[in-house]
Amino acid sequence: MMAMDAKQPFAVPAALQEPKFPSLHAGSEAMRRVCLPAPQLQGNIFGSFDESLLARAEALAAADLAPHAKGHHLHPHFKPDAAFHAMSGVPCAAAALPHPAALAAHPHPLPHPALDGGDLLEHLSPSLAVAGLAEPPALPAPLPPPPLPAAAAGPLPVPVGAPGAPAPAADPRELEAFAERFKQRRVRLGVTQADVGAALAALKLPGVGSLSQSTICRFESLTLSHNNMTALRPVLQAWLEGAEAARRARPAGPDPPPGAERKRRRTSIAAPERRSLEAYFALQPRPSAEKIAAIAEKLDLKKNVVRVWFCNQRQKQKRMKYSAVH
DNA sequence: ATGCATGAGTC
DNA sequence: ACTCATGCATA
Repeated sequence: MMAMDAKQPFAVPAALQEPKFPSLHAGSEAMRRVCLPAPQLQGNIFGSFDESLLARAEALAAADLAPHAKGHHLHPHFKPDAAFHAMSGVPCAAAALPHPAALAAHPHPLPHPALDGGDLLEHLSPSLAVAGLAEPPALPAPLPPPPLPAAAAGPLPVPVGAPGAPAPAADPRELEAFAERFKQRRVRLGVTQADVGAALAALKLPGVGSLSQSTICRFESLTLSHNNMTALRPVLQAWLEGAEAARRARPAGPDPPPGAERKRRRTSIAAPERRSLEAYFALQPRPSAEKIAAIAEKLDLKKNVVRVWFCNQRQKQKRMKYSAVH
């Protein structure tokens, strides 16, 4: 009956990743920030159309497809945040997205998310899905700065790229390949994702405790941020090698007795509300507190729920899974 | 496998 | 109040 918070102590928060991948982290953040236009500008524009847009978004979302071909031109530019990740066609996709495969299966490199009224309509209209999809700025290099082999002192388990060695850690393809191999070998060992997560604590690696099934799953499916993937790779690799070695020693494996207690209840946002949120998100991924409050009220949701929803949406758009970038 | 949530670290 | 890494709860 020990609280699950017991794992908090050695979770791998920013403390681990910051010293490990300073440039990566700081780099992307800095870039994002530098590129950020005036927040007032967005707010202003958004604000001036606030009611009509919100209403329209909601209406469109509710109707799912409204034949209103209104040319509501929003801001010509969009937030650079979304520009950084090459995927943004999620609003409608997410709704009808049964599995992550569809996400990665996007055959075309998604264009710049210069959303406007038309874009929204496109999303909501099944027929015109390619109408206004024009690539405005065409970022040449959406990828952040180089890896930077920090010669820091410490038990750095991250194998830095040697001149002759295989791809370093920061290579997306390497990560992808490793994740796949990892899963296969894990399954071969007859170990569940949850088992792996729990077993990590036994490795006693500095700053590494146990992880949840969720995280292991996300690692295997590459649905973590690049930084996160990079940080976890050496850890999981260490476990894998150790587990395979141990298996050779003692093939017999006693089954762990299950047993747990459940508590927290997951609040679930109904489909209609979710649709509206997606519509809002397409218009403004980063609504101000006021907007959030307004949306929350319109949808009859708690403000915090709406806020968290937007946070999670943004996070989802930032995760890996850039399929057609190589 | 994924949705909603928490918490540390930042800004 | 946001980002990020993570996790509980659940489809």
